[in-house]
Amino acid sequence: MAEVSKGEEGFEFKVSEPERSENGDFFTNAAFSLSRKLKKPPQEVAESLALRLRRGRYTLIERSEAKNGFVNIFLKDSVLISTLEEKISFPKREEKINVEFVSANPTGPLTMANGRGGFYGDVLSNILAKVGYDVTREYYINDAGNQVRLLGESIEAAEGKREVKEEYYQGGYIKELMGKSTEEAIQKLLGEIQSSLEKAGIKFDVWFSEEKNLRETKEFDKTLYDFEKRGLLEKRDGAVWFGDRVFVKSNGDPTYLLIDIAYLRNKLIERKFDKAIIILGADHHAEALQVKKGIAALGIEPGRLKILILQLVRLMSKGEEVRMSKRAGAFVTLDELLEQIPIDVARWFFLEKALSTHMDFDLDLAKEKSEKNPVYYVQYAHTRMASILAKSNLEAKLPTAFGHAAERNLIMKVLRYQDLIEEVSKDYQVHRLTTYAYELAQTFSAFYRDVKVVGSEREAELLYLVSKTKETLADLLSLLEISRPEKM
RNA sequence: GCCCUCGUAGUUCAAUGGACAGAACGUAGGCCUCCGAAGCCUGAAAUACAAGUUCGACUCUUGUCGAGGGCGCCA
Repeated sequence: MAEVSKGEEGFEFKVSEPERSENGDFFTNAAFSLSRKLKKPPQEVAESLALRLRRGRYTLIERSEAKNGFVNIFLKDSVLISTLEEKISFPKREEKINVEFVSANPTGPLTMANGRGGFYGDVLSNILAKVGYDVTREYYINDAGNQVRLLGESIEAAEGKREVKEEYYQGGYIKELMGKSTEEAIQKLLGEIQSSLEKAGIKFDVWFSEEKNLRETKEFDKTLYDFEKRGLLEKRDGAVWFGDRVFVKSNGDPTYLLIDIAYLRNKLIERKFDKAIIILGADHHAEALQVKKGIAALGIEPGRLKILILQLVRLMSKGEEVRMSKRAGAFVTLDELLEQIPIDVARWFFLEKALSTHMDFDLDLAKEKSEKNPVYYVQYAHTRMASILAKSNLEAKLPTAFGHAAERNLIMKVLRYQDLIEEVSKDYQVHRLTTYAYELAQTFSAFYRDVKVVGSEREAELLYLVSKTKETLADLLSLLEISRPEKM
């Protein structure tokens, strides 16, 4: 709802929702930008705007007022009530969106940090699908190249067939791979990754193999050809360069940069996705910049690529940082995490933080605090709603008016849901959903405290509010893929 | 040295450039003859520092300090 509008002469204003309900259902800051133009104090301009709103035939508005230069707008109760009746719907969208996330190398188990990106991408995909996009969830399997060779050698080193080097993977899981070929090892590790993801409730539509889907199909050659065609490549020292970056090494191998660009070209050109969203760890941000340059050079509209940088998770123990390293074998796996804390708690814990948060994670503390996780508060509100609905024998009926301010507040909150989903589908700030879920639960708790439903003269009408709230909360929790208990 | 993030109560996190910076945990206290106390109510407690832009700055700009990540013919 908070939309910026541009007026004729370049002045901007927006309509948004105030934090305090005493300041209206909506407010606008239009008077501030107008005041400069009109050379009058903001409050004076606001008063004339408010007056105009009062005089005009705006059938939705109950009243308007000017306060501190803001114009506050109060909607009619009847408007809120009739809006409540409308089903949530979104405009038709034709765009195909590819969301790539996790994409951890099949050289070891998934870590807890992979979980953060996993939950995030999973829910983001849910949201995009909810608002009507054609969404493909994709996992890139890095099953070729240097990492794979390293894995093979690491296994041989564990078997005593070669000397251990520092760059080798040394986690305990390597021992379990002894006797296997590199291909078998990758298959086994990939299988384990897939089962971890499944346990975590993170789903994928496409498992994109570098070996099968990029190398065997000659995507590199096609990409190189596109660059060559535009005169963007040069040969030097036996390698192929794009500016100051190498695309093909002197030994003939492609660099990761060429691989990444070829992969994106495959998504955006070969497979014709309108948009590619990639969730990357902060340790790959430099790569993101390079890839964007490459895409731009190919003439692909930059807006079709959206790279979301997820800050790394720092593992803490007893106030000290624990360095996580897959190679050294020091990390907490996603499986271990989910053995220690319930999945709803884990999901909430990761989903409530913005992408840009450098989060600290203390497993011991997490176990201890798991019982106090806000997710239970939200679920508890859901069970209360369920309990009220179960207790009443009446049929819910659309209200005709409100009996208590708490009813109105609850409706305002419920009505906010659709806009929120729409906004998040554009700004990708998935954590706003958990914030909203908590607020909705809080608003309901206030309603629960102030308004007795069962046995009330208006029981049927109040039931309508409760059931609508429950529907909304359940819809939200299903997007987050957090369970919606009827009883706890 | 250069680049990208981030510094908000004791702790972990919120806050489309808007009105009095919100929660949770912890902490001081209060509330169950009444739809579920996994709840409700009342306290104490924060924008790293310094300038600037703006009617208005946690938010934008610059600088300082601090934290994380990155600057390969590794991925």
